[in-house]
This record gives sequence, structure tokens and C-alpha cells, in this order.
Amino acid sequence: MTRRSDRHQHLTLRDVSEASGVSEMTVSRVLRNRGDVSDATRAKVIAAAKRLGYVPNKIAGALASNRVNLVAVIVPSLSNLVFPEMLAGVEEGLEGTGLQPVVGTTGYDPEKEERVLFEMLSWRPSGVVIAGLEHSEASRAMLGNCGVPVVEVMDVDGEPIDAAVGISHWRAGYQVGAEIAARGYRRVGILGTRAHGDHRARKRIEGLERALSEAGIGVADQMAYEGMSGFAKGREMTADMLARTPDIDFLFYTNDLTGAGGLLYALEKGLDVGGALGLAGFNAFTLLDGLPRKLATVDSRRREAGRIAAEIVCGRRVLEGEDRRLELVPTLLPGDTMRAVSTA
Amino acid sequence: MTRRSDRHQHLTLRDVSEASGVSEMTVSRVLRNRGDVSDATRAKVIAAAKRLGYVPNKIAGALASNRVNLVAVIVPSLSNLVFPEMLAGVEEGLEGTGLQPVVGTTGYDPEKEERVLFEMLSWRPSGVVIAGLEHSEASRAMLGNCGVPVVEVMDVDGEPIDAAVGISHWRAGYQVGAEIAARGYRRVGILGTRAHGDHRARKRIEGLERALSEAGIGVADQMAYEGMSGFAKGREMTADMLARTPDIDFLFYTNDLTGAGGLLYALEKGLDVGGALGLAGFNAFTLLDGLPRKLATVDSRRREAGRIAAEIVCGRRVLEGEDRRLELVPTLLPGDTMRAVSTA
DNA sequence: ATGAAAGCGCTAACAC
DNA sequence: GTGTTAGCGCTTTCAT
Repeated sequence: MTRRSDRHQHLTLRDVSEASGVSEMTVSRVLRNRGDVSDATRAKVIAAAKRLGYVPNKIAGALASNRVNLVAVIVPSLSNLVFPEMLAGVEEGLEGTGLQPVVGTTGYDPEKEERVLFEMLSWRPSGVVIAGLEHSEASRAMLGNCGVPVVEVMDVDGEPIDAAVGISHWRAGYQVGAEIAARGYRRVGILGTRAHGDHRARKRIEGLERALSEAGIGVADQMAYEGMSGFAKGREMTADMLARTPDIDFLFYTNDLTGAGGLLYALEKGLDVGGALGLAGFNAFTLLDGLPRKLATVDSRRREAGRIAAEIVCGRRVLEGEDRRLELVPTLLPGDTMRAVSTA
Repeated sequence: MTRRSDRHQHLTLRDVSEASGVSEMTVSRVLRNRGDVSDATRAKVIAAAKRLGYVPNKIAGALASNRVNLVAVIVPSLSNLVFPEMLAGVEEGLEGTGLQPVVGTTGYDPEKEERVLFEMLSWRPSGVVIAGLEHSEASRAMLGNCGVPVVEVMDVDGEPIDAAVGISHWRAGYQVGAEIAARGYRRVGILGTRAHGDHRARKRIEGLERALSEAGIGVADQMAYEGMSGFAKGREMTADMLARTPDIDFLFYTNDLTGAGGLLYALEKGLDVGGALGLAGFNAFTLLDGLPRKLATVDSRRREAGRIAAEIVCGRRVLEGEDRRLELVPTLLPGDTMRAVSTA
């Protein structure tokens, strides 16, 4: 019999048991509010635990009970505000359940996603909320076999593993495209990423292109960027695009932040924003309310997606039917950077 | 003898052991890259694990080994960009160590902080990174007794429990105040929270007030706000303050976002921004690069604080001396919303 | 290089 | 209402 502990000693149930003169089992019951315990015993135990500063060991508890109050939440990044906002929704949806979100980030990299997922699943969470529907085969296999609810959020364009909640970015893009056409714009430029891991931005662009092409309009120019989005990127790209394709009459940014940069630039240059030149961003970031003009944008309803995903994970909400997708409808907010619908 | 498992069955080492004809112990060694295992055995084990889709149970592993590769990171919120940025620094500092950050949010509420901390410590993380130096007595006790490195970040104005890394917000505020005075402004308004849990904002204001008072200047007006900061809040407060205290000549915002709103408002009203009216924000958010004017601000070096905290937690960096505080020096970026230093 | 035995700290199940 | 027993799935230790 080897006791292998010369490292830092944590208090155990046994310590509380000895200090209070109550069996370990009863101490355990008190600390978890389980079963019937007399008020006297309960008081003794609580006093002892508090006095000693006992912090239970959830590792042992989880192993013994096969229950873990953790929900894995996996997102590409926390630097893009949409993900913290979705996460806020998850916290909201988990409130009062005793479940706790644990966040992992993938950096838009499928292989890192795989590693993070493996790591998180090895803690046996009670559920998984993961951004997007595009995952490596290995990731899909892990998610399919993990035995707990899995909700893919912020996108419904694709086949969910288990359940999916969010807007259709393709249709959101389509809606913007249709609106652009309806308002009589004909030379549309697209500014944003279509490359690497941002499938939602890609789908928005594809939907937009489709709507334009159905209206007989092509994409006049397109420009991608790398790195963090911000006003400076938007300014820069806008300047470049207007220089190389001067007859552009509408600029669609895949992100409000670059859109705001473009808006500021266009206003400074004295361009007829909202008239001859239309602008639109995407996501409807509240923090941007208060720009000189209200940028046209689309509310991607990420917070709601997070909340509903959490509700599904904890069984508060059940998705019925064979198609386990819950499509949220994005709201197009025309702001004042698009001209009125043409009656031509 | 009761087997208590009719729920979802996870694979265990035993399954891999049986499938590969190798003892559990050796399987364990292979999967952890520990000890000497022949190449043949290793290959067999890896093949079997992969084929079965085995995901190890870290709960059991952690219990047996008394080792957990988790670092608790506790922040007030993820909606304020400074915290995700700090977190990015933590991830950077943990890279290659096998340690993983686990995030908890407190909503600026000391009691929730206590609960989150208790919850996280009960998973026996290998270290704790926590924002701020102000905690409830119970929280301080838990942190002091948890037996792992604890680093308080983003502030050094106070007594750390174990170690602290960040800027002094008081001194940063003082620096801004000194600069305001040096540039000849005399009627300073403060826009931002000094209330509830945001101690850093409070300290900035206190430092600012001190510098002003040393220069013989009082605070001409002050206004606090609730809820999320954004451009709209900045505009609104600015309008209100200029209306009620028209002779204000400098506006200090505790946050760049409200500052940016104020800047946009002031420019629209045709005010002499950077001349008769000075403006400054705080934090130096990169995403705002590209405003019509470069808002004066202070880089709070939160990413670096996160990185260094992580390095301390994992033992890559050691803080020497009796004062276990590492003070980062904030950079004042005057931008173009303050007039030149007066030579009066 | 591989295996056997013991036990990490807790809780489910069952006795009293 | 409270106590006893037997593990949870893994790793440490020690034997071979």
C-alpha cells in the first residue's frame, strides 16, 4: 500500500468527516444537497467544511458519478466579437442548470479544431456547442460518437451531425443581393474573405452572387483581406477598390467593422453614400450604433443561436422532426447607406 | 459487486487493450508517449485506438496522476474586447506547454466571482490567471490556499495574492492627466464608469484627478453610464455633457469605444477637435485605427499581461524579489485629438 | 520492454 | 437519517 502524496495536499472529504464527526458519505450528501440529512448534522458539516476551506474535488466526483457539469463550446476565435456574443447566449441558456460552458478556440484551423475537440471530449462534457457545420472527418466522427448532445451553431447551410441552430448565411447574402438589385445598383464590389476557414463569410458571398446573377448583375470587383478586421482595413480596401474599379456603385463588406471603415472613408471623400454609392456590412454590431450614417447590415442572431443551442444541450428545448435544424431568420437592416427601392 | 453502467458507454483502456492484445498498462504508456515501448507494440496500440475511436478519459487520468493540464482564466466579461485580447496573450504564453486555458466569467460581480472560482478550483487546475486585484475575502482565501500559481492580471495597484502583472491604471490615468494639463486644457470632463466592479476604470479616473489637481485643475464635470460601451453611448454622453457644461475643453473617456463616439459627434458638430477641444480614450483598440482622427489613448498592454501571466503559471518565467508584481509601462498615444504641448 | 496490484477522492447502491 | 462497501478508469509503483 503506497500513499503517493508529498505534493501539495488538498483537503478531502475525509478531513471534513473527521473534523465534523460525521461519515464521509453523509458529508458528501450535505455538500451536494442530496438525500435526507438532519438539520443538526447538516449544520455541523457545513461549519466544518467552511472552517477548513474545503473545496471538493470534482475530478473524483465526476469519475464516481459519471456526471460532468461542463458544456464544451468551440469557436474559431474570441477576437471576432460574434463569438463572445454567441457565448453570452450560451451562458444565458445555461443559467440555472448548474452547467458551465468551457470554451476552446480553433483559430479557424480544422486540425486545431480536431485537437481541441479531442481534448475537450476527453473531459466528458455533458454537451457540445460548436460553431459551424464544416469539420474534418475525424471531428465529425468524434462528435457523432461522443454520446452527448451536439449542437452546431451560427449556420444551417449543410448537414448537421446532431442538431444545428443559426441563420443561413447563404440566404442572408442572397437577401442582401436581392435588395441591392432592387435598389438599382448595378456594379457591385465585394470586400471580404472568401478564403480559409470562414465558411460563413464564403456562403454570404455565394448567396449574394447568386441573387445578383439572377438579377442579371455580375460582381464588378472583389477583394479579400487577411488578419483582423478593423476600420483601417475597410478604408484601405475601399480606397483600393474604388481606384481600380471606379464605376463601382455598391460595396458589400462581409463584416461591419470593415464596412464602417469604408463608410468613414467614403464620407470623407464626399462620395454620395446612400445615393450613388451604396454600402452594406454584416452582423449588426451594436457597438457601431452611432456611426455618422447607419450602415446597412444584417443581424446574424448569434446570441439567440447560442441561447437556443444551450437550451437544446440541457434538454430544455427539443428539436422535433427528421431535420434537426432550427433556422433563425436574419433581419436585413437597410440603415441609410442604400438608396430607396427603385420603381423603375 | 455492482456495475453501474447502462448509460452511454465510452471506450476504456481495457477495450483498446483487448483489441490490441496488449496490457492496459502498456496501452496507457503508448497513448501518453511514456516509457519504453517497442515499435511493434506501439504501432499495434495506436492502430487499435484509432480504429475504435478511443478518446481517453482525462477525469480518470487526472485523478490517478494528480495532474491536470488546465489553467483557470477568470475575467469579468468577454464582451469587453480587452478580456479576449488578454486571453489571446494567455494562449500565446501557454503554447507548447500542453496546458489549456479554461475561461470563466464573473459579470463584474464579486459573488459570482466567488462561485466561478470555487467551481474552477474544484477541477484542480494547474494555475489561475484572474483579472484584477480586488476579490472577496473568501476568494482571496481560496486563491491563497489552492496550492498552484495564481497570477492577477491587468492591474498592479494593490496587494497581489501571489503574483501580479499589468499596468498601473492609476499611473496611466495620472499620465493622461499630466498630459492634459501640459497641453493647456483647464476644464476637463470625465465620461465613464467609476461605479460597480470596474476597478481599473475607477483607478484611471482617480489617477487623472490627482494629476489635474496637482496642476491646479479640478474636474469640471463627470458622467457615468451603464451597459455596454459603444459609439452611441459616447455620442449621447458627449452631447449631454457639452450641453450642461458648455465651457468644457477636454473630454476623457474611460473607454475607446465611447471616446470614438464622442469624436464622431464632435467632428459632426464642427467642434475644434484636437484644438480647443481635446479628447482621449483608453485601451488603444486596434480595430478603431481608421477613425477620421486618431483618438488619443493609452495602450493598456493587456495581451502582454496575459502572455506573461501564462509564462509565470507554467514556470517559464520566474518573478524574483519580495514584491511579486510585474508592472508594465503603458504607452500614451497622443493621436491627433490633443493640441500641442503649450509653452506658456 | 511489459505486466500486476493498489489506490487517486468521490458517489451509487445497499444495509441498518 | 446515517453508515458500509465497492468501484469509476486511469496511473504509479514495483516486479519481472
